[in-house]
Amino acid sequence: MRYSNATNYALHTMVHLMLQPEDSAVGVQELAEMQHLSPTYLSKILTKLAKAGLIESTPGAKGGYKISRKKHEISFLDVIHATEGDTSLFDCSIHHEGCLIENVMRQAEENMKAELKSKLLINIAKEAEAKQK
Amino acid sequence: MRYSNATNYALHTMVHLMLQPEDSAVGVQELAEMQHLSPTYLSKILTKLAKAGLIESTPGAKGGYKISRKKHEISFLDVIHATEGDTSLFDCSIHHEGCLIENVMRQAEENMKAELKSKLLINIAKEAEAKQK
DNA sequence: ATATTAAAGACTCTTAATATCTTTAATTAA
DNA sequence: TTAATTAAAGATATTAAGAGTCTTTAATAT
Repeated sequence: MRYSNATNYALHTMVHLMLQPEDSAVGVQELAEMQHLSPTYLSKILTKLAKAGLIESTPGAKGGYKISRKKHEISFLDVIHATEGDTSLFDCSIHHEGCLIENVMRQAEENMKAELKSKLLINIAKEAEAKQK
Repeated sequence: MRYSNATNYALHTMVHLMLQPEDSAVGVQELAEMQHLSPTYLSKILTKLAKAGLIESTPGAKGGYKISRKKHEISFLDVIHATEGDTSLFDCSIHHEGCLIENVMRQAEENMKAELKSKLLINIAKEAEAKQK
């Protein structure tokens, strides 16, 4: 069981966009080159992020992607949710409800998600920026 | 991203084996019927559990599977590890080491695994037993 | 009107999970 | 020692999801 590559790319793209000057859009071309991906593939991922309201896209010349307004509220979980969907790590396919095993698994998952919700991307972006200098 | 069905079956099988009288082996036939699985398929899962030392198998007449000695030490994580392997939920395929994003993801995973390590199957088995009465 | 860029859809390729079947090896009981 | 029983192992088939490409369409700026 592993998070998809798409989630990895999405997280890195988000951090990159957070480090851009205010109101400057970045094209998929540039974002794709940075991560050695094909633009069409990354485009799929970016569209997911846009649909989740995490980034804004504008087509046409001088268009591209930029982070959505609420930059300081975006968590790891937000991004993961956008790329992975909101499926559970564990479903008991045997019992219809009240499975004791499922309860334990769900609780562990909840706690992990709570942690990932508390981790904001902006902090990683700042750390990355500081590291580079 | 989801844990495999095999993990679900493995957890339920383990709980079932824990509720058996001491030293009585259960054949794959019975275990498979209980979960509406084909014996050959469940057999694969059981072999993994056996290799991980969680259950013991004896071939031949009157053979079958029984829980290993250290019944009171077996955690959810032990079973998950047996069926899923010890892969990480997240690998940053871009950075070779010290990826800030990976660090956050790994920490969250560690915490979840710590929780699953603290949850013992024997307690679920006892709960299930009490529930039935 | 033209160039640019994102979105959407169809499609291919690869990989992992799921599952079955057959053969082999080990154990018990007659 | 033979027959019946049961797990292990290997080969193989099927399915589903992820990864990735290509083409067409729609929106925007100059």
